Amino acid sequence: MDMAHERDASSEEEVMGGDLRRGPWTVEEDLLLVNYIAAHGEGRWNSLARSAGLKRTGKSCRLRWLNYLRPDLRRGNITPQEQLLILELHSRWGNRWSKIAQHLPGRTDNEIKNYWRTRVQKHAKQLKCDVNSQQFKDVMRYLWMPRLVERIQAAAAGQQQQQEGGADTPPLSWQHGGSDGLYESPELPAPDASCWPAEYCAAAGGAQSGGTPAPELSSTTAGSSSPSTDSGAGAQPSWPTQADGAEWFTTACDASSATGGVAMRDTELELAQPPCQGGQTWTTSESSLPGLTFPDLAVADFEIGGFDVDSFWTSMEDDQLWCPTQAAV
DNA sequence: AACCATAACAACCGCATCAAA
DNA sequence: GTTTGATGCGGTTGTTATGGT
Repeated sequence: MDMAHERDASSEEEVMGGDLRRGPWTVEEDLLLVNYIAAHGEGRWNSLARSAGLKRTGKSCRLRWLNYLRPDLRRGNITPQEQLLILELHSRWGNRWSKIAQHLPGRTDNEIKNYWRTRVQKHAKQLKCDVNSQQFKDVMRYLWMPRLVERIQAAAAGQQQQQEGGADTPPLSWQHGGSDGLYESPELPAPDASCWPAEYCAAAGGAQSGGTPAPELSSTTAGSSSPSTDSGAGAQPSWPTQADGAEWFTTACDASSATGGVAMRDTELELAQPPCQGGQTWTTSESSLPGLTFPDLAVADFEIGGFDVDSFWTSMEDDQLWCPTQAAV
């Protein structure tokens, strides 16, 4: 144990009065924390932990709240839309999980980080390349992301057909695996009606679908959110018009701005263009690709570093990476 | 049924930053 | 200007669930 940690541990134990609990949280602890925050709000986590009667460090309480107990958390599978956004934002910002999480309402940096490590890095491993290598980035940009857009379009088309047929259920690929949240708030929008970053909605035409504007993104991962001022409840901006396929999904998608996994300081991040400011539009129709950032090429003809593209797709399908809930049916 | 491997998720650790004293 | 405590972030580890043999 290094000196810094010794100092951390001793100071926190002093604060907490000694016997600190570690490990999994119990339902009783969760309730204590939730009830205390509901009554007094967040912040001053060490004193909060003490006042709430929790034998936990302030850090632990904060993490538990942010990653698990917050009522505005969005639970369930990462949707294809979210996957696409994660890939794009990671290519831009690298492992800046909290920054990326700001653009995925209801998702935590921890969740995105876990997704990246368990799913994305797994495929890099299968391709026998480093996840930060140019090769893998090319695979993501030129194979994976366009295919994701295709999947989204296909799901959108399927949904449109369903709607025309009188069905009102979302496409399978957009359904979530259900909430297992302990304290799911009933007034929160259902996952499928969850908001999308404002810039994406705006780029798609703003008021389309009659959805209310997306809530303003918080300036920090979640630390600024509070139960009483939760921007998620009430506001239910709908997904962009599905009939337009993935055209709503815009991105500058400028490879030159990608940081290649190199961490940037916040000042640099501020200078980096947000995803849609380039005003470009993704479509993946192979015949019409105006303003496209992906090269107009057929996947079958594409070779990156000698990868076996067929096996790549096979591994993707096997992994149910695209549409987990659909594949699970 | 038992064991093992893997995936997914939760939690912790160490460090950096910032603000208040 | 320095110290100290609180907070946030990214990396890592631990635990549990699930599926295959």
